[in-house]
Amino acid sequence: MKKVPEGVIERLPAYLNCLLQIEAEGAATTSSKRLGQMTGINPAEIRRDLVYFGSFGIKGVGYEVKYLIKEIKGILGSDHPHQIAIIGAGHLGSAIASHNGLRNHGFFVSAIFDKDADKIGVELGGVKVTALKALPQTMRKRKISIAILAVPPTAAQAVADLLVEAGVSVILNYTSVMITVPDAVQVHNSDPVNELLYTLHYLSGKRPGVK
Amino acid sequence: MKKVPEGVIERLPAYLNCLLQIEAEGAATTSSKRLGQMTGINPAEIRRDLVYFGSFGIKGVGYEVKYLIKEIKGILGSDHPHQIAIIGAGHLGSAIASHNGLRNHGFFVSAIFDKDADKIGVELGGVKVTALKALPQTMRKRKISIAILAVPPTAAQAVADLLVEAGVSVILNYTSVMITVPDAVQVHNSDPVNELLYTLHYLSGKRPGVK
DNA sequence: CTTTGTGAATATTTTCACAGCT
DNA sequence: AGCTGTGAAAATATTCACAAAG
Repeated sequence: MKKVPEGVIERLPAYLNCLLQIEAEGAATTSSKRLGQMTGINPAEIRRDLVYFGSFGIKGVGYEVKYLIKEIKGILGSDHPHQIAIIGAGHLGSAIASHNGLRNHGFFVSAIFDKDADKIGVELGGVKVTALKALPQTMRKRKISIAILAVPPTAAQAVADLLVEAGVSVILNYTSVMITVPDAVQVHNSDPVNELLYTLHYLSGKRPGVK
Repeated sequence: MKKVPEGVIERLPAYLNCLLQIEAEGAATTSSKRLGQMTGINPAEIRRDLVYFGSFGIKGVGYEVKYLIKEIKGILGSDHPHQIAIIGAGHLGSAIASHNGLRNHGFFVSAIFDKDADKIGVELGGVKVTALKALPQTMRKRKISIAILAVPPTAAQAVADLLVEAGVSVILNYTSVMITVPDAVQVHNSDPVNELLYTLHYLSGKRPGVK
């Protein structure tokens, strides 16, 4: 099988979301054209993206919605549950912990950590906040490989080091600082300020890629 | 000037973050090599990215940190303040509203809207929550062109329509649903679940792009 | 000796356009 | 008629490699 471009993986969650919406609307099949309208992505590109993983469509008809949902979930790995840990029980951490969409997609908040003694023991969305120093043992014991980092900027690197020690594979970094980790650990930066900075460019001047 | 690729704009906030950290460490100059180590991006690509906007470096020396920060802020448009609105005063909305990093980068939460009568009038980070139906007039009056959408999925499209009516330019969509807006409105999807789905792929099998 | 800025080469991604299936 | 899957073309993006500058 040919190497799957990074961009394809980034687009799959978008397709999945569209399909879930189309499913909720009650349609049994859909087309790359429809998905293209919803996502703003060229239909040919959508077809090619999917073909990296198999021929899921029916010529002349389109894609069977439920089937394609199942396939994309399988490709992404969201067809089975995942335990995640949230580090930082502040505003952002608790907001994410109580996010309903997580469970719908098979993500279970299995541990929440915080340094602050006042927060330890408090329940957030049914999960007790644990002391930060217990992080490596707890995460190893529960085999958690995904961490959401939502601590203050000053603590970010130190906690990232703890996460590496805990053998984490993926860090969703919601802090504004760039953390340094070994190559084997995948970091994805999701700080809201960064996302705003990026969109700012569209305010002045014209957008690239608009027809 | 040549057309600036989309990817360049996505990387600039990362460079800015690195530079701010380097500045905090007290260094006066830095190099594309250093930035490359911090971001995982090829130094030649960093240099080329920057050259889209001007020659900011000194051959044999590198980049003057403070100067490059100023230039990148100028390119992104974060050298002057921006008013933003947050729609949805739930967990996520309030977390973002109280995010300190916003002000540091010149983003001011100028309005917070919610449908829930219990929340209207409550203060969040110094800003009073306003009724959703007042959104179009309020946003037009205050000339807010950036909106952060943090409402329940079922309300997302209706609120997006309101935002379009209010003449918004950029929507940072923190809901899980794909919203439909006119081409002139830039939507950036930032739902945590989507970001998790995307990173999932790195758990199984090997990452693309790793040397 | 270090590091930028860049022409040229390479690699990747996207889009077109159509054969083939329903 | 409508839509997928795909070869080929076009467009973009990335990386190499080195002249020029400090």
